Amino acid sequence: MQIGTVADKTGVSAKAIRYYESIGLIAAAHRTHSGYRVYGDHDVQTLRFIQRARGLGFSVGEVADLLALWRDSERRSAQVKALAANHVAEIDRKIAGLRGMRDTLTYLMERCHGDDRPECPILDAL
Amino acid sequence: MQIGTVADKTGVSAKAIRYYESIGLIAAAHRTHSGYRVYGDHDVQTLRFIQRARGLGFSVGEVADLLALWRDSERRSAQVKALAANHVAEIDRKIAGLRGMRDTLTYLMERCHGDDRPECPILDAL
DNA sequence: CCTTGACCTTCCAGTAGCTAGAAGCCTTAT
DNA sequence: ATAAGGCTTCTAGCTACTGGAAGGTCAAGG
Repeated sequence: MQIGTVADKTGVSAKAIRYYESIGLIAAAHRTHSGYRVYGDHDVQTLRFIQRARGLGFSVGEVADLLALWRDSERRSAQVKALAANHVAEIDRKIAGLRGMRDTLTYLMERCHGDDRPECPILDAL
Repeated sequence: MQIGTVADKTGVSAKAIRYYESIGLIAAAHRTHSGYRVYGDHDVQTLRFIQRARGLGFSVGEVADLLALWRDSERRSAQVKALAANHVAEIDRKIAGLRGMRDTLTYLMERCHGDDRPECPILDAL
């Protein structure tokens, strides 16, 4: 399989696949005599794993950790769970921050007439 | 006032102030004969405005728009409100995305024993 | 007068996670 | 033979700064 086929199958762009290879997240692919990267089903699995983990918001570094655990048959599920718990805590922090912004903004917007006049409590608050 | 004083008063770092100047978000400061930037109270107000707008999650580009409206006595409050509404919609999208991740992760975590055994539904799902 | 320390200056590099684009090679079909 | 569409590498760019290097400036103290 060439990189484009893998990209289609996994939803990971060819550019991103090369990028992941360049940073060592995935192993360097084998090459044809002309230098084209060649992939197998195993690589497709790995990239799907990466894709899903990224979709859950894990950083590339965390994905590397998850991949290592995924491959380690001696892993303790507690390790995985701890990683996930950290990530959930991080997400909660982000949500809390965004909600704070949202609340302030909606509060100010309710007080803004939103018409042709220049008076605006939103700007006043800033 | 020198840049360090302004940084202390506004909570915007000296680095960030120079950066804002370099991208044109704020006007170039006057200089002493030796090249030091000099600021007045007006600049402190502007930087506080920027700081608060950034704190509400507006991008630097949006802050530039807000600043222009702030200075425009002919503005219509509807413009400000529309800008804020767009931003709230953006925040809502982010929150929804994060909540989706959070829900999936907590669902999987509930099913993970989190002990010494390798079986892990989190990894299975990825 | 000289030094010390705390300022300030500019410029370069790096962060995360890629994407865009340029220049050029490879393969296959017509 | 050539055109289309893939692939290769490389550089640059995105956001919003921060860190650090190398060096100028200024006031106080010895």
